[in-house]
Amino acid sequence: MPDAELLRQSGLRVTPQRLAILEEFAALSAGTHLSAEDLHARLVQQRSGISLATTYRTLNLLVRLGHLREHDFTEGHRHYEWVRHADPQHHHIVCVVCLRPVEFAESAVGELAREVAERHGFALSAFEFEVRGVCATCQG
Amino acid sequence: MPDAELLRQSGLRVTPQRLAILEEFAALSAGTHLSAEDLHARLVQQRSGISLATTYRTLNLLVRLGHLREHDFTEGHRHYEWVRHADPQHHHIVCVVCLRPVEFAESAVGELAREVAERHGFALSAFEFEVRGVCATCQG
DNA sequence: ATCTATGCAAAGTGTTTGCATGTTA
DNA sequence: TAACATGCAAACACTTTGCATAGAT
Repeated sequence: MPDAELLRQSGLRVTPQRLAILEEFAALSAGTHLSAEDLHARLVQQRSGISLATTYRTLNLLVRLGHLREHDFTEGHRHYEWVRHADPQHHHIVCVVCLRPVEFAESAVGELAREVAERHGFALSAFEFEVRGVCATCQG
Repeated sequence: MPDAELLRQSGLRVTPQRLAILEEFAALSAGTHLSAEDLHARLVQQRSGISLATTYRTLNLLVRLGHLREHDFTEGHRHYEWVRHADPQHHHIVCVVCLRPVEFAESAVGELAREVAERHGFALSAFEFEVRGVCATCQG
């Protein structure tokens, strides 16, 4: 779906700032995480005029619309990742030393989530599995 | 282990503020989550003179020492939970409407974490499984 | 023409820190 | 008494918001 179409379908107006953000995420390799500041810096670098406030507002919109997944690795700021509905959901193993997140797929996690939600009478809307440890490099 | 002992073993000085915090967590039922503000309010209510700054400092110390687990439910503030090493680790299913966290045990999660860490050459230090959805009450 | 989005700067949150003072070992 | 912990207030980082202006439909 073209970016403009995605916006219209959600009842949002098509603006250069929003298009720039969508393009930026589309250009990223799957599963890349970006903070609001990261994203803003990239956009400015590419001469897309956009304020930090609009960056935040748009990120929040896209999260509510389900196009972005919000992560919190407890580093003091949130990370955003584009949701590719076709892809299987992946999870993260984060190095506690270098803070680099490595992603992995594990379908068992999804099954577990569905089971648990059902058992507690919840209507499942999201789940996340996060592992922390010291990566091979940092163990050196 | 008595609270004072726990502090000494970690090379920390025994102060009334730290003891008050340890007692507070000991009094909580297993798996209760507290924010720094929550904890501070409780202590003040019980006439334990303590500042918010010291509350934060002590929470951070206890996290580093592995006595507290830090959670981030993306509500804008962190939650802390006392680690009872004897208990099996539990996880959370959080209602996206009322934000109430319900905990559950699921040993399969721990096995999965160990597998994943090994597969990626990580030395496992922690893991967390979080499920979000709408609870039975809020579905009403 | 109307309604929405943007930019700016200011306000908000939760959390951390510098420094003088009080406390522990 | 030497090292460490505390309180206070100021500083912080990230995020949100009010309002006037610019832009989309």
